[in-house]
Amino acid sequence: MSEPAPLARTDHVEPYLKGLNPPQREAVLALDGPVLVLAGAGTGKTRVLTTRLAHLLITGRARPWELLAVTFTNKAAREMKDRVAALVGRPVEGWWLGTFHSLAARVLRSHAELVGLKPSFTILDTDDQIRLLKQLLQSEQVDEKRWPARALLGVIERWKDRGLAPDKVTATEDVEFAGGRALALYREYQDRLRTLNACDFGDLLLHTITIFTQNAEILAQYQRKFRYLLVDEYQDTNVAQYLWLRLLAREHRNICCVGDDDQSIYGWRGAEVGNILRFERDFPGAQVIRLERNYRSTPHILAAASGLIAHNEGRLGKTLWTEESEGEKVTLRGVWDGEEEARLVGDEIEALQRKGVPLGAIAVLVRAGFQTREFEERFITLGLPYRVVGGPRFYERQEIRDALAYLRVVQSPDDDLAFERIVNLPRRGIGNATVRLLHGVGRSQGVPLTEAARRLTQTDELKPNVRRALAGLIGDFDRWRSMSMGMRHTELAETILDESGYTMMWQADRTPEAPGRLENLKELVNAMEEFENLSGFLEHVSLVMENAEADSREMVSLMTLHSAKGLEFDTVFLPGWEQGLFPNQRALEETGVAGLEEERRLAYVGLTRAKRKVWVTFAANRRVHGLWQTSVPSRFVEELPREHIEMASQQGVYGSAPRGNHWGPLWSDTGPLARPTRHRSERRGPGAGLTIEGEALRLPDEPGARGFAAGARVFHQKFGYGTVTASEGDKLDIAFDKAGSKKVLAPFVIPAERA
DNA sequence: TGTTTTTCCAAAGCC
DNA sequence: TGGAAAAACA
Repeated sequence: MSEPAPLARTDHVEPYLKGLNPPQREAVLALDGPVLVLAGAGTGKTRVLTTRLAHLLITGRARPWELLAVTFTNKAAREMKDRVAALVGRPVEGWWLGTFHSLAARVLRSHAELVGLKPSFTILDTDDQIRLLKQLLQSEQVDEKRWPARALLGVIERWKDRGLAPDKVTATEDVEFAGGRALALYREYQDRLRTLNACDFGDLLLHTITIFTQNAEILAQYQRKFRYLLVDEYQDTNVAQYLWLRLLAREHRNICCVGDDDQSIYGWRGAEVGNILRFERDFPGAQVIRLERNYRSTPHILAAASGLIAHNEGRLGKTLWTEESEGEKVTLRGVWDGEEEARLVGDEIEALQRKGVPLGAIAVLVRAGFQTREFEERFITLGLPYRVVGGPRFYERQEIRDALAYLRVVQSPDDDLAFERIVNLPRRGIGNATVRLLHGVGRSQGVPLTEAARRLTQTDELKPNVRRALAGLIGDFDRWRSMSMGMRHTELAETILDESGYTMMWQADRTPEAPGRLENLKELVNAMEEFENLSGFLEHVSLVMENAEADSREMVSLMTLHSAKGLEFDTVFLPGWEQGLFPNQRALEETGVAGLEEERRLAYVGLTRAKRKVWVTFAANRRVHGLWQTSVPSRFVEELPREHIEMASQQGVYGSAPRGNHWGPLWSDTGPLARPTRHRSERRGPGAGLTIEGEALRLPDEPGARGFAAGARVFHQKFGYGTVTASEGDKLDIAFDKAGSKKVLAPFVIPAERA
């Protein structure tokens, strides 16, 4: 063997196919006709997707512009882009890879006039939508108390999710709202959007579908173009997305959808599990390839997850397996209340930390956002670094949206929603009454608000002060607009923020958030650097609302189960497995069995995030909306197969040790549970006054802490330990070890030695 | 218009 | 309980 001929092509498997297992390879190579890849959790889905794309390009089966690859998030799109580039050896140019919405926006920009929009249309976000709907409800005299704008938005979005333009909504799809006026309001909303030359996210898809169905030649052009379609997370598609794909795939029929019906957790926002369940019927002759070999978790974790999800009826069915050797069982633990749960999790994390496990490999996954609070408090106390994933995103922050509104008005003077947002921000004395007047003039003369304002300032209708303020603002906008020609857009932004007084407004603000907001404004200008011009930047903002990921290596991750999808961690804590909380009461009430199954899939997603160890906990008592209630372990607890579970309930919490598969007398499984018993808080929680076996009760109320002198060490529930630097009466200035300096009232701290 | 008080409400959150 | 929004007040 003098020449192993590493470069020989013949009978040689392409290097990028080498590490794939047989079904994975099959999924990469099945290029012709419809293919459904059922990819279980941790089975190498992304690898298959990216390899398939690379394969198409490397073999020359497709040229980049013949590829359409759709994801749900920008993050997924970016990851796919990077990984394919790595496989191909260079960045790929000219293909259509992106989110449903960004791709649809691209189509819509080219043909906007066919649905009555100008190509420069703006894309509204939720804030704008709500503002618009509120105006609508007001002018239609609908009682906003009984019929909030938010609810109407929900109705409209569900219609759009199902691909229903106003003229397609039939009586059976109508919804009880404001005495049967939902559809009329929907129509009116669409009219106003058109007047504003705007559309919402749902419209991006809906309008393109309209364009495709009404213009055969345009559709045909795209159909011919896209020879290969690839769809990620197919189980999350809604009807509109499905229709959109089906239209585009009709010519070549080379559509490959990847997904996992067991991880469909977005039904509440219009996702249709039915799409994936129906795939073989929708695309006759489809191949179905199952990826079942799991590379992530230990057998116990997989078995626990599989046993749980087996309780669902509506699923295609997969059996995950692994070659991993035995690991630890899933630990199940019942505790007295939420506080103890947080303490337990905190202690276990510290134990892991001592063993050298990096904090970034640990996550606490909760059902609902508010549940993070208790853990945050505990982690602060312990000085445990953590991050909450999925907080308000950068472009959703108030100050950013305000700044963007200024830019939007400069860019397009007829952006009424943006103008309204900042017309009195900072305060200029242009109040509600004036804005209403502007609307009146605008409506009656058929002009946008800025023009209405201009005309109004030329009359005597306004009080001199208001008139001056409004004229000043209009003049400012005119000036900024003319400057925008000869100036870099970043510089323009700085000028606007400065001259409008917006920056000064936050500089004058003494609240603790103000400095952060000023920072964010600077960051916004930085972010603009990357773009050619203002309109390019604004388009990016409306489609890519996301947060810069903070470096997570040294922090515990705290997030909802929803935001954990697609991630993995060594150790996962799943707290709050109680009836009503998880499965969530409202999910059960609103959608019954379907809701329960979706909750169960959520539990499944949670379990399968873990590589090595899962802790499931539930509390016997929990404070919900300020009231203590006793709670019952989640039915999912009982659905975990016993042989893969290690029960470590505390004595006394649920009577004696569990007998059979029950955790004591509180257990009940009569479907959606009756509301848990509520009892008024007795200051200190449910245990006050009782002695609970094995559980040391908290100290009775601290006596009002009088006289903390400077230098005293104190402890605060939220901020942890600190040293008093000054005191005046019961107002203390405290330098906290972790949380910085704060002003705190004495009753909120206790001497450190008693904590 | 700006500030204080009252009231209301409570799931998940992609683009 | 606690935060946001609306209503009442100055």
